[in-house]
Amino acid sequence: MAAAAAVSISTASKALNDTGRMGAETRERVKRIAGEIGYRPNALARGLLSKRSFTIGLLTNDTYGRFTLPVMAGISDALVDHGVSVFLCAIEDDPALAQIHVDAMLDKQVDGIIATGKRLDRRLPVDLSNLHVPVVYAFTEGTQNSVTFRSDDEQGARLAVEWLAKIGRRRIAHITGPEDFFSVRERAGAYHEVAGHREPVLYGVWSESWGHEAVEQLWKRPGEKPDALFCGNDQIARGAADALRERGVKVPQDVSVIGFDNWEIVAAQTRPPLTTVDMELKELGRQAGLTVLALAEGRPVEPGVRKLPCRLIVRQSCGGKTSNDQGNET
Amino acid sequence: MAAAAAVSISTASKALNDTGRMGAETRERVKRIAGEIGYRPNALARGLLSKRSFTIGLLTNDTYGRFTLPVMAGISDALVDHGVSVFLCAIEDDPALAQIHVDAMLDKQVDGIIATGKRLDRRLPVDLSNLHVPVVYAFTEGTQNSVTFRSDDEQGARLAVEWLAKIGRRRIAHITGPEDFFSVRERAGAYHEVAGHREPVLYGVWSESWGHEAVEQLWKRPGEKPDALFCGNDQIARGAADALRERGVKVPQDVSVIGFDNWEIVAAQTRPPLTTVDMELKELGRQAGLTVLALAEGRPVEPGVRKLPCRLIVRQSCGGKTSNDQGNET
DNA sequence: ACCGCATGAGAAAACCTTTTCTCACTTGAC
DNA sequence: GTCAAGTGAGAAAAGGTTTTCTCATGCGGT
Repeated sequence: MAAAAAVSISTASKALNDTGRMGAETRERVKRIAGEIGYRPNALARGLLSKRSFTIGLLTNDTYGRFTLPVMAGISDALVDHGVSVFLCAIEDDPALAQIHVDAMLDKQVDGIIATGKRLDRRLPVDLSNLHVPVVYAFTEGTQNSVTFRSDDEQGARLAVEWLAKIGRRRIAHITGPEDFFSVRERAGAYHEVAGHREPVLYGVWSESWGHEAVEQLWKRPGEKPDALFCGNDQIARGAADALRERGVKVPQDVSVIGFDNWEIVAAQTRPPLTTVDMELKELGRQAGLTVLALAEGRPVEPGVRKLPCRLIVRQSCGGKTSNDQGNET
Repeated sequence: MAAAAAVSISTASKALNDTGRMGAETRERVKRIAGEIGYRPNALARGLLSKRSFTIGLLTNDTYGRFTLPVMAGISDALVDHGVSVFLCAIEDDPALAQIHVDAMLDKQVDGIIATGKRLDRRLPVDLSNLHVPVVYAFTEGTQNSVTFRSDDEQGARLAVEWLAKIGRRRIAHITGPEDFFSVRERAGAYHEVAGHREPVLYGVWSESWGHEAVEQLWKRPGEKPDALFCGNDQIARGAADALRERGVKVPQDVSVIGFDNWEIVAAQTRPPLTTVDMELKELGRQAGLTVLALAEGRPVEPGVRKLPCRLIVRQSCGGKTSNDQGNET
């Protein structure tokens, strides 16, 4: 305690917090000594009094971290300046485990909770709607009157298809994931809006082998082949690009391939590296973090769903612009 | 506070903690009422007194989460039963950011810190050696007299090469990462011990394209070709498998390919799915978690480096055993 | 009938801060 | 010279819990 080192007891607090009345030289002296002995206030004691623990919880059911990590990075990035630390709780779609983690967080008096997942149209297996701390949803389905952040998949899909159109592609096919995913339907909708209904939409699963197989199907059909493939994610795009190469179809000269997600380890390792759509999950996390902080501080936040725009990452799989790898700053 | 609801003040504490003297029926009543009103003790107040926050910090410089996530899962898995929550702090090799996070964790009175990274032979950019809380290192270089957990890469490499030998391969080449990685040298050493020096070791980088290129180099050489490739990680193995397929070399009939890391998104998507070595990072995390807890509770722990054994994951890229995908339980 | 002891339960201190209240002293004004 | 106002700094309470201490009651033993 700085008090012992310096002179008084509660004066130290006032000195360090620049509150209360006191002589300038006293304040200086306390600050100096505190610095010298490396005094740091106990956040537990402080939190006990202020009802703010400067701690939030991040709840996720995305074991793999595919979506959670960028979101987490954004949250941490936004909140570290405010002295807020983040509890990461990975619940594996296990309601009991989820409840344990939520209880542990509440016991520790978190200032708020951010719920995140791997799918926009699914809920976490735990009810967060009547907690006495604010809850923000990020990349997962929220409850009535909650604040939810999500990517604008429609806009992202439009970005992709418009890019293909802009570089001169006319027969754009869409190979994507399971139709029961909301984001799949949204992306397919935007695709139809921009590209029309000339080419089919192939629904499948989120894997390279489906991308591979879909290309087989398309090229086995009689008639003109597509000159571009808009793929539902980077894994499908990679499978498709591989299948095209094996058929002797040149990417991007003969066919443009575009992905979705900008999952670096897939997109950047594909031959050629994938042009793709980035969902800006880090920015999403940043905004979710700032929002939960605002709520914790009692500032009003309008409830509702906030769609954040996606961004096109141009690499080499589409041709067009000859730049080789802009947007590689992550 | 349960006190108001029930009858007394500090008696409640004793009732709920099964300490102190009191009538059995009083104890029961307090417990029942506490349950009814959903009372949960404030961990901040409890921590203030007990000097235990039931909180630990996980510090990592592995932005991608490739290694950190399994380690984190293991830590959380081991500690959730003990009521311990984990602060995840991603520092991007930025010493200033690291210090901020460490200070924030210490302010919040963490019971201990686990440092983890992406490389066994590198330190985190922050000094944790003279903290007043216990520190455990996991998958990163520790300091003198610290407790460090790491994978036994030598044993893992031996596992791989012995498996290749066992299924009848004799000309085993080793394609791996940069020689300045300690784990690369260790794996190469074990490779030489088991396989002898008949085939060269090709050092390169951790990418698919290097695996691809290495195969080109090997197959361009005159003389007999290898009948097996032991690759330094799954990405290299995938690149190698792709290159072999493109050359018309059959995997696993003509050449066995084995990887390292068991990075599912790479290993399971390769054609054919990769037999590989799993570093058991989750188990590593579990042990690191239990160790930091033991230290926090004052139980003695022998300092030193603990090497944890790797495990062979058999898929289809080596042939041999015909099982298609055991070890797919993660 | 009295003393000692066991038993049940509340009072109080401690943990570390922050904040409000109080007090002593100085200074300026009348 | 007295009074009001202002200034510097310490005292005390509060926050929620655990732990130790104290006290009152009732019982058994002599």
